[in-house]
Amino acid sequence: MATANTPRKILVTSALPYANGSIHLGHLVEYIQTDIWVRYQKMQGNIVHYVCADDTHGTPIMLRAEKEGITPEALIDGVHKEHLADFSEFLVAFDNYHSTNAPENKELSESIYKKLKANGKIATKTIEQFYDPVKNMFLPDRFIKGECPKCHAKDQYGDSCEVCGATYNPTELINAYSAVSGAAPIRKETEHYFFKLSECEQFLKDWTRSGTLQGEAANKMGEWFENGLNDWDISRDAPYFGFEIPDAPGKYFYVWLDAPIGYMASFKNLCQAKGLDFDEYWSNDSKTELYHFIGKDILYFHALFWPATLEFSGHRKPTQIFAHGFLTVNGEKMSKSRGTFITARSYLDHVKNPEYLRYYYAAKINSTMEDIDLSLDDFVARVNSDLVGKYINIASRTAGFINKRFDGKLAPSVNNVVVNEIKLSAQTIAENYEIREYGKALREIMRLADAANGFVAEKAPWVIAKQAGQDAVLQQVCSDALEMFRLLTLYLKPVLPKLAENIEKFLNIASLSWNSVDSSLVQDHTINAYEHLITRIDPKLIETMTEANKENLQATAAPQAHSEQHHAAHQQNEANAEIAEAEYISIDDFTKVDLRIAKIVSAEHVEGAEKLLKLTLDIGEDKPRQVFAGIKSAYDPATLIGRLTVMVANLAPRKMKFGLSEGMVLAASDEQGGPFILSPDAGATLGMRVK
RNA sequence: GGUGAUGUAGCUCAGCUGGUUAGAGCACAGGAUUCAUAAUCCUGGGGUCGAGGGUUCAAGUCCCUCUUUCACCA
Repeated sequence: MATANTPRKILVTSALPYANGSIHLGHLVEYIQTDIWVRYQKMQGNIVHYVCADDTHGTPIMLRAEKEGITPEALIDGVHKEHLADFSEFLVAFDNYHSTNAPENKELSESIYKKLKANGKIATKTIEQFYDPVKNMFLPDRFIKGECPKCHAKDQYGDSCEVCGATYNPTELINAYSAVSGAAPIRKETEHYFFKLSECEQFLKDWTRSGTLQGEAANKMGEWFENGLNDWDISRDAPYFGFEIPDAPGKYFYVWLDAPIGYMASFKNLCQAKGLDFDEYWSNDSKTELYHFIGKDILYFHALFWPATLEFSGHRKPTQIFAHGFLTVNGEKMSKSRGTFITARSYLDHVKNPEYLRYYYAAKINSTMEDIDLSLDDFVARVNSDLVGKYINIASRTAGFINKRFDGKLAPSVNNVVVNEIKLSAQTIAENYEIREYGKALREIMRLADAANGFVAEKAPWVIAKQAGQDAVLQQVCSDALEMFRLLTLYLKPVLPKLAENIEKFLNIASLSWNSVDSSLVQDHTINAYEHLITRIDPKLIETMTEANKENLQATAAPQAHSEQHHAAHQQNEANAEIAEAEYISIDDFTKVDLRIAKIVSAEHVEGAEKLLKLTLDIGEDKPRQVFAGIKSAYDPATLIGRLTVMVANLAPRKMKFGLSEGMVLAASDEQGGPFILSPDAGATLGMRVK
């Protein structure tokens, strides 16, 4: 723990989001995780700079701008504004949010490259690559498509097959074509620049095993050393949106070279604004601390290329890399068809309060690379129960007495067993924040909130309030409870900064920092009137949000070209899942549908309905089902009675204008004609399962 | 295909170096209470710890095989 007299100097980064898409709930895991840590460190009195930037270079940005008929600069400008607005509304408090397409980054990238070159770490090599003869550009693997050489699935990407999972070289694809122009790519030689990573092996072996990585991350890195490190291709040919390599016309830095340098550039930009000393944080002998929060998908960029780049260009290396897992929603990958691919903006539009999500994520976040699950039902239950029912309730149930009976004035001093217990946990909670075990910290805080509520229940101030001459006791009990509430607010402040601010106003106290644990609500202190500080989440909001995020897959049949770079990996992988999902369902998905042979017991017209017939269907249950079917145009009710057909028996009953519909009858139709209802072959009897 | 992770009550998760009847919150059931945003307090039911082998006096915890889910493969 930091001691009060020597504040630590810490530079913190989150991974740079790619300027090719919107921020979604998956991204936010990382920014919220980092922001909590930064806020905690600042509360401890440490000097912390939290910087980030948009990652703006590469082929996907170039092509998208072209498609939209604007310059890449205009594209990334718009995205920058959007990203920054999303982050600020989620209370992610960057000290600087910059761009990789900035003068500081150009200058730093060039100078680092020159130092690497001077240190003999740059080589050139002629390689053969696929080239789009129509578009006149070299194609990254992800922009070449064709038939999988193993399973012969069509339209697979140049590096791996989404259907059978095989990985291969783009040269192995059958009938390859360019995803950009559709033309058959030709092979063409080109000179590329390489960073001689192979010469950095010993340095990296030591570095990755020196406590800079989580255990499982270090294990993962181990596999790279088993086969020996290859040199890293750091150049791309024009046309490319990025920085041109000095003395190499037509050659550009690969986006992954200048992206992490973007951390430095953003900080340099901050230094200029605030008069900070850049070298104090980045020189080889820096005494400051540097931490990168990243997703597990981009571990090797940060644990291999990046430290090697820093080492051989004469800079300090990261103190530690903190990799986290991915987000699943309701236990599965985020999905557009299920409406769980939720953007930051959509959450803000529907649920509004960002602190609910911050709290829920914090309750799940730990120091490992395990994935975390956003279970939407659990989200509602947990936030309502923990934040409203337990925590806020402490103030809500005691402040009234203080305001009404004592004009807001608290007891002269505060001291009891539970307050002391809560104070004693400060160290444990701080340690858990420090090591990014937020879930553990919050569990402890909620345990203390339970203790506070137990204290109030035991003292029963509502009973004391009715006893004559017990005013001082009543005042004491409620003051004690509010002191507990103050301490819990302090502990929760890194997670819930806005709520904490409102509570500071309510309690009429100065901004809480970690050493506020040692003080307490003092003599003759007067609080303000209590107003509701937070409202419960209405589960309907969640439903509306997922409905609003559901996308019709047919409407988006043409998937976007995949990114060659991995900042956008979250989106990439979700998009992949989407493709597979559109083409196949699992047998489990199918068996969820309970199809039954049904006998049409009666059929009649529905007064006032243009398309509907009211059917009564017998599937062998006690009572026949009432179903409204849109088949009036094709069938005379009289001819239907007595027929067997197929119905979906476990469709959720739906209230319609004309009554309750308890199932669905299957029928075929298209523009040519229909609907045509189905009939089973002779032998099928009512109630039989169709499978 | 290879590699690293992962699978514990209905749900979300704790379980450190193997050691008494496997824990918490939510949900559920019963009781108490009414200060509080139907919040709170007490009590209770509920798990063959992914599957199968093995090591050990003793395994959720170690080893092997299989399997689920996630990620990475320059």
